[in-house]
Amino acid sequence: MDMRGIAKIAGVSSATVSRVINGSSAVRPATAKRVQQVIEELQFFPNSNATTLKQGKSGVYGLIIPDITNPFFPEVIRGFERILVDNDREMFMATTEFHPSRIQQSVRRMLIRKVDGVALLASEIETGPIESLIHNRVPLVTMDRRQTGSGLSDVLVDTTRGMTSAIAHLRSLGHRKIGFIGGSLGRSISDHRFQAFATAMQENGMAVKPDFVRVGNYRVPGGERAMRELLSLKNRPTALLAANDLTAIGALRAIRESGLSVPNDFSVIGCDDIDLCDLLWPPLTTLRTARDELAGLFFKALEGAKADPHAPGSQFAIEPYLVVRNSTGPARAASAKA
Amino acid sequence: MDMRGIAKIAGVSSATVSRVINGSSAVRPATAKRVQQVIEELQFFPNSNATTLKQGKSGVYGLIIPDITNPFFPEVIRGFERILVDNDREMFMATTEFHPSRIQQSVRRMLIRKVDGVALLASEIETGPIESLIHNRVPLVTMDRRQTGSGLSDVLVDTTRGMTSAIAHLRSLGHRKIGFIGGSLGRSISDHRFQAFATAMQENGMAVKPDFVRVGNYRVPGGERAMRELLSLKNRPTALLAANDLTAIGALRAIRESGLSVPNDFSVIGCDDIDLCDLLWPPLTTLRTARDELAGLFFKALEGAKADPHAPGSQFAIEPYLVVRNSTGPARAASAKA
DNA sequence: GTGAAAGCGCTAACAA
DNA sequence: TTGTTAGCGCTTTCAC
Repeated sequence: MDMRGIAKIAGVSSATVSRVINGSSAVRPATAKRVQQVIEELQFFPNSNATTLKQGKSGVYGLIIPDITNPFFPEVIRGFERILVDNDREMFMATTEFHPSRIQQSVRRMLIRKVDGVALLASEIETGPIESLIHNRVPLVTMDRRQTGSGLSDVLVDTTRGMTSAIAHLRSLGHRKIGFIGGSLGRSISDHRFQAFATAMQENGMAVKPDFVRVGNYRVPGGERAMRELLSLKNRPTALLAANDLTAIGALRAIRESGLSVPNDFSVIGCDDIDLCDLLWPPLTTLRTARDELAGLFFKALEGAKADPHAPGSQFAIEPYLVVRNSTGPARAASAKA
Repeated sequence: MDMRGIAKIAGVSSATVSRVINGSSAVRPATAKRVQQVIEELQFFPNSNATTLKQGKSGVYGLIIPDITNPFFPEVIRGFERILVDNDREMFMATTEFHPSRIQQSVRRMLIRKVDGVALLASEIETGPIESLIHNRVPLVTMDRRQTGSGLSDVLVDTTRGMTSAIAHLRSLGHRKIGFIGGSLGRSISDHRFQAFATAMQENGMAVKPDFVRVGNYRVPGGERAMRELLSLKNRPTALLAANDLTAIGALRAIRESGLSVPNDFSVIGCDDIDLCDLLWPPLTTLRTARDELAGLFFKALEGAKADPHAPGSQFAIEPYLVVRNSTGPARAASAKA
């Protein structure tokens, strides 16, 4: 069934059906009602492929995320989808699972679907796919790439201040030997987080001990592995800051495994504040990044770019803040002075 | 840029460009290569809206889920997306957040996009949207609705046996007073889970005490609330089976809050086995539902319906099994005999 | 092996 | 206020 079919039954032309569906005021109410009736009767839905083809724009925004299994992202997805639904737009989501080929594929899907913009959260991102998007003039927002351009906006997750208060918190508890477990090396977000950590240490008058800095993978096993390394050190840290909560949870597991307890023997701080943090035992002290705010900024950036595709993108920022729970406590006297 | 543009540059017709893109063997290799070069040079992506419009099918399967914040679903999404990517299809996901209006909207989106099939996991589902899909001849798979029809398949999550072994497990630990916290009342899955619980109790020679049966909402707060009710009973249960893991986790919280400890004072069993179960303390004993298998069956059902749209749908089944961890332990002597 | 052309379902400019 | 029509980008006969 198509508009012509509806038109025939309602005794009008397909143009009128189109007008009714799009709420044009230039249709006599009686006609509109008649058409509406037929539409409902037959449960007609206009084919969006035809509409998009005709209009050149789809009303769909893409969202590309690395790992739907990290609870941080579902919460972003939810926020983003809510905003889009509220604004009569749609969301098209794709997951990369950290594979470059999946990133390529995801971008490709966005491109062929003619989405009106893409929020790209894949943290470890090659520039290739991004250029692909830009080349095709698809408005783009990234997270924490700290680069903007024509049609390219960015939302900075500025952890420096948050980490400074996190370190201050640990310091006030007597910790002097503080470790860090980051994400994969050499990519933007991971580097930024480590940079923020280094700055935060410095602000607190402490030096980063290279041995105390390890690499994870943003997931639980990575954190667990890295923490085991840290614990096997002769001279080991008494507290840890992790690049995200899953990493911190992995660390928690490694610590428990080794027979130590948190926060008595060791303090741990994560990043993100996924819901899970408050469900664990001990509840995790962490730097909260507001997901809804994040989703809101993505939307704002994309809408802005849509309004004026030639305008330069904007740099937005969001500032995580410390949420103290029970995974941090006083440094043990013995460890503290070692 | 469109195929005609590519065609002009490559000195061929748009038909040939189409053939090259679709890998037709009826193009002279030299020509194909030339065209391919232009395509890559210009980073051309064919407009899928035109393709779908022309072909009448999109190569996209829809996935509608209630709550992306429940880790069970991201894991299903991941499995489903993987299968689709491997099979050169795409996924279009929508979330309902348990709102009937969002279900409507989600179904509508699937319909206008001309998806080739929908996996509908919204547990508490009205028949309206389902009929809408069926009426529009969109192949459909549901989860645990236990109804099939033309183009309508179902994947039964058969918890009866699993629950029977769960209850047997509790029984062997000395528990005689076993409670149950379900999902919302009056809808299919919740009813089935409760039914399975009742059967499992009977199989183990025990009676269901109505007072011990409470209603949650498949989320943590619902489980917490229901558990508080259970704990406030003068004569209370010593063990609990929850309709899903989030409910069980809520129960865990309520128990801890009340000063009791798990598994010493109370035993808890969940359903699903989300990754989280193993991350909690104590790790949750639960009935595991294999997400990848589930996703695989959705795909199978949809592909089957696509192959022959007039064939009756199939009833698939999946059987959760008990995973024993540390949230279950011996009933305390005092409680056990009360 | 390649091209011309019709048409998928819709919208919008123009005509009536 | 309503209808006619061209055309969005693609695929696919059919002709050459």
